[in-house]
Amino acid sequence: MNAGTVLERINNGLETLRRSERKVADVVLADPHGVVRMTLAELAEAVGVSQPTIVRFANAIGCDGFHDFRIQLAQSVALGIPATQSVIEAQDGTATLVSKVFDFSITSLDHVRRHLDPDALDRTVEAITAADRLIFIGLGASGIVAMDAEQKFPLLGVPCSAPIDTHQQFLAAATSTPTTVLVAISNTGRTASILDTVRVARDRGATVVGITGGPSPLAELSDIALIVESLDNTDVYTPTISRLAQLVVIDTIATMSLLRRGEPALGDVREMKARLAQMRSGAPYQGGLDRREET
Amino acid sequence: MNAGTVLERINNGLETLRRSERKVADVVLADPHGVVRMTLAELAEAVGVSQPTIVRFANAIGCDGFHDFRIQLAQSVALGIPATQSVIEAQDGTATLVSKVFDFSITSLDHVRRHLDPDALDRTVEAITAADRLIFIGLGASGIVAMDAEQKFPLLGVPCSAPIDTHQQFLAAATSTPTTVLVAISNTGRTASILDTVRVARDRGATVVGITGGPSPLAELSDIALIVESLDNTDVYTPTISRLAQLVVIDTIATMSLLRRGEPALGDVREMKARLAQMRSGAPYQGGLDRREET
DNA sequence: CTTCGTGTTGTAAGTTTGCTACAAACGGAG
DNA sequence: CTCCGTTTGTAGCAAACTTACAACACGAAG
Repeated sequence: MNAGTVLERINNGLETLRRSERKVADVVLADPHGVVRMTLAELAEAVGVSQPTIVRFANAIGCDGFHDFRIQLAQSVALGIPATQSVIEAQDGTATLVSKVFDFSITSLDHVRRHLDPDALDRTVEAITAADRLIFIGLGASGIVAMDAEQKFPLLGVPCSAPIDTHQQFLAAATSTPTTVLVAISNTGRTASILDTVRVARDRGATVVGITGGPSPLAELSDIALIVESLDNTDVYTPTISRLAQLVVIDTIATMSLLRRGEPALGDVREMKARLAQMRSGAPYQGGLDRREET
Repeated sequence: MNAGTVLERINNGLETLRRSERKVADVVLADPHGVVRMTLAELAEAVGVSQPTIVRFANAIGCDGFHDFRIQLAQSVALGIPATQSVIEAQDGTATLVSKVFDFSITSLDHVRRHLDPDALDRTVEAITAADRLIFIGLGASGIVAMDAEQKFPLLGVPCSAPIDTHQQFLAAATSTPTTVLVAISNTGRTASILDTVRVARDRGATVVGITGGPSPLAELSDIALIVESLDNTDVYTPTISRLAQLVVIDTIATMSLLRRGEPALGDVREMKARLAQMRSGAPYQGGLDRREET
């Protein structure tokens, strides 16, 4: 009950509310932005109930009085209305649509931020720090994430690949060793070819990190399971938001690994950044340093 | 002055504040999370000034009284502490580090959400709707974004490519026509080879959409400039956050374009999603439908 | 060095807001 | 139909926020 943002909690607890409290919930859900600016008396007036009912409502959904409720609601609203409560409609104007798509992304990241397991992260970083070879695999949107990782992790000074097609992925896994870390990315965690590849890597003794959206075969098969739970996007129009959170998780792992390596690695990064800036505008076909970093 | 979140505004306005008000600002910046839970009297006590000074401070930074200040601060804090005000340190624990990296990402997205030009988006969608060929180009991190777009836009039923290396990009631009839309992605907007490629496309009469981090040569050269301004990440440790916002902008454009196409295209999407789900766990090597969507 | 004036800060009173104890109304069970 | 538990509203109170005003500090000019 006390998990998630207020808006989520209101939704979850709808059934447990009394009749008048439910009327309050309806008004709040209908226009959260507006309610933030209301005073207790105004909200009572708008809903058509007495002031204490509002207070009781606030307590019922896990807030400590109206004050606390208002602040928590403001925070919810700042993140945006989550995808679970707002649907993209054909008649939405540009501004509305921008809000909705960004809101989905931001609330999704917020959700992951709250639910990510720090311990699993620690173990992942430890494994990566000990590794002498990194392989990232994924298909479709998750393949994009794997490629992103391939741009980041070479900075650690460890050979790093992100084979694109299923055969290449299988091949890489089949040549892995006990000092290899294979990071498998799959939101569903049920993609057959990914699971096959992971099994091979495990047979070879490699350490498998599974980045997935929830409990799944991939999570079971992995030595370390990183659950990156994005909110349901059942809607057809809703774009793929799972990769965003996955990307940020990759960012986090990369940053932690870099910090773990300490000063020498950081020096490399600084030098790389400087050289890249130079090359970018200067001589584009020079070879040598390529890839990586914002362009 | 009245732009951005409270925390940004406090930072910007530091110089214009009176001495005691500045003491307030220091306390707020030092522990925004804590201040959110404080009452006016408590904050006055903590800072060591009188209550009216707090109120004046709130007004000075563009809030309407202490009430409003507290709500706005709560919203700022909900999004996280922006990268401009918090630095990743070597001694950060895992939990802190996760917060920081996610905060950077979320505040960056929030910033873009506020500053994105809806009009430019509209024109982009219009151009894409009219196009019979789409080309996405980018290098490094922006190349990842281009590839992501390549996974999304085929749903519109328009031939779509995202050449990876500079030669292929140049070639694609050189064969473009007036009905081609070239989307060039570059955070700096100064990468030489991208600019060359864009010039060729323009010579050929193609419509050029430039996605870039601010005023830049690319923005100048583009028919439509989409400014996706990510907050400065001067820090070495700070991971690349520009691509996140770029990805969400691509999402937005894709969603808008799909809506614009209307029901037939949406039907295709639904069917595609269904078939993909089937294929994923079933027969991985079947060919036909491939790529795209969360895996 | 003094005096005056502007600008800054604190004191105190006033007003609004949110909280809580209690009473009335409602609804179901016996 | 009556009783009892639950739900809702009324009224008074305490706390919080705001504002008017007075005192103070600081700098400039004489």
